Amino acid sequence: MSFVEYSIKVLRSRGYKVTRPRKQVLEAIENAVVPVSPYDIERMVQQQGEHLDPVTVYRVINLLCSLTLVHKVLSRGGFVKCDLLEEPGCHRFLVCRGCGILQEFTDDSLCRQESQIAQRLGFQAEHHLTESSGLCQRCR
Amino acid sequence: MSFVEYSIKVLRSRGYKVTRPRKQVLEAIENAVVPVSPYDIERMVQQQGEHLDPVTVYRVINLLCSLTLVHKVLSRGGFVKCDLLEEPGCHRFLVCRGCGILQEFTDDSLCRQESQIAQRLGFQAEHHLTESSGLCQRCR
DNA sequence: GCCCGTAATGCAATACTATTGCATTTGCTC
DNA sequence: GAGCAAATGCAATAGTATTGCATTACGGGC
Repeated sequence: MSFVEYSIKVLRSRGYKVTRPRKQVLEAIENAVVPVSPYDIERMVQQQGEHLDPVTVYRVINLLCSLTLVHKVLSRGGFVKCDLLEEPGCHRFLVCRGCGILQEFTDDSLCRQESQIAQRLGFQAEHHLTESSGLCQRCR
Repeated sequence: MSFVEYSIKVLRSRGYKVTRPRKQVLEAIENAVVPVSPYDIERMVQQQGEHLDPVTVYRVINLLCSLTLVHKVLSRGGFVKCDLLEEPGCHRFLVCRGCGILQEFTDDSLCRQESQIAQRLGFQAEHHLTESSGLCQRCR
């Protein structure tokens, strides 16, 4: 099942409507290979000859992020589709500083280790955000 | 040695001038307990009856970040002073979702483990960014 | 302590990112 | 197909960030 199909299934199952703008945003993000901004998405949709309000893009993206169908890449300031749709745990990124390409992964032992460190420092960790930067195979 | 004193020493030793705006920014950041934006810093300085251009704040902060005297907390969108000034390695954060307070730490084994995972996925990792969120002792 | 050159700042303009309120439209249920 | 709530479009606005250029001021050398 494609990213768009899976996302639509999730939207329906949670009682959210499947609207034209939501499908437009999902398709744009599915086609993106590097993180894109809401305004990038607006442009992508316009280039298909269609119309879409950036405010709506923001609202759709917020929804998709809250459902973890889409992630914000903080170190890049853009949004990408989730590549680990049904995998539990914290989703983390490797980011290539050359081409900007991403690799998503999870790792339980990393989570455990980080939570332990947090505990030693008086924190109760709930979520671990990681964005490691470096070079991908191609850029090396 | 205080954060401001240490930072001034680093600036001088790298050939950067120690100017009034730079000292103003350093003092504002030293006093902040949660991440602050460049415009927050401008306001803090103004409340001392002094003047400071936000563009200058951006430039000073960029410099301080490049010297790792200051860090940007991506999940909060603000800047904090580095609490581990002379410690090598990747500086990571625990962020309390209640009060916004931070705890900075480093951990070599975390770095090794993450670099190993990256390698398995074809990446050569150079830097690891982590911001774990949860609750601090007080907020629990 | 003063002069000088260069680095740094102030100012103006501008672009990008993000949020809110309200009127209107549109999915979806019955 | 009608009706209702959810979602969208539009307008306004706030916050974040960058660039170019004229002017200022730091600190090295005398």
